[in-house]
Amino acid sequence: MSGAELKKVGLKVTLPRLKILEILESAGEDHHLSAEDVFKILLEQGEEVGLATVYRVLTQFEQAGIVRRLNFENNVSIFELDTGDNHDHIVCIKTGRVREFVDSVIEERIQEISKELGYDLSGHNLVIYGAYKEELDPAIK
Amino acid sequence: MSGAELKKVGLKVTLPRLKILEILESAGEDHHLSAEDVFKILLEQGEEVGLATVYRVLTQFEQAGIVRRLNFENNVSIFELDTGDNHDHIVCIKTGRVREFVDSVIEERIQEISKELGYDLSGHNLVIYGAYKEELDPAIK
DNA sequence: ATAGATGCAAACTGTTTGCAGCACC
DNA sequence: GGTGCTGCAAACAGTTTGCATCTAT
Repeated sequence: MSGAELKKVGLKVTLPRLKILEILESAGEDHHLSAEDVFKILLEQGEEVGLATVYRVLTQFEQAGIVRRLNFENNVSIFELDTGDNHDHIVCIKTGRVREFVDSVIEERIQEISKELGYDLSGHNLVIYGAYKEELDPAIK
Repeated sequence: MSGAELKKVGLKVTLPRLKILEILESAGEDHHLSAEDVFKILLEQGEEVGLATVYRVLTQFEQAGIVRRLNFENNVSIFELDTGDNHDHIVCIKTGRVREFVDSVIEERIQEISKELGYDLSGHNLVIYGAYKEELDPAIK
């Protein structure tokens, strides 16, 4: 993902946008960032970017299909790069850590259900909540 | 659901609480109400109940297991009576109308997934988005 | 040169909280 | 008579917007 990606969707290539893209990329699978999180990271990096800009840029990215916006508990929006794999999320109720997974059975069933009920499927949002049993694989923590 | 239900969970039987219960009950399957919605209905009924009380009561109901709180898009909380059937929701992206459904395949798969990934399942949240094709059953509209 | 992007502050929305008064056992 | 409940207003968090300035093209 680079400046070219931005141009392609009609957005000027500016420093805030590049920085935010970079942050989202380096966050990786396990880090799901709120706008405030992104803002704080920018500050840590010494960038002079306003919080409003972060929101504006993330919203533009969302509309451009670069980013997915997730609504978790507590009415906070979480942003992640849209990798197109249409994954879902499972979050640990103790640590708040978010993990991704893809499940074709659920994917398929959702398509069937929307069809059965007479809807033209446009998307879905699935979050599973549970306590992570660390013993199973301490490496992931 | 009556005053007895309230006492059982340690809440005093008061007019605001009874009214709010009543509103949730009469709302039925298809009406998913935000705190603001409930508040407006109270006003229409001529009740002198504060919005803060609505939030407080709904939160208490949630903790008592009487009510489920759902986080839909737009970071708005939606409240519905907890019937215990653990259903999910499909919402029409044109009208915003919410419909419930229960699907055992998905239910089962969620249990398997959380187990596979090493989580102690505590709950989940699934919302499907789609455009409702009215022709199929205009009656439901 | 100009349309678009930014930073700042102010506005807004949904929700929570502090407090004084009221209601109930 | 004390514990719990209420209404009001103020506080709060997350997000959006208006505007003057700046910048990529």
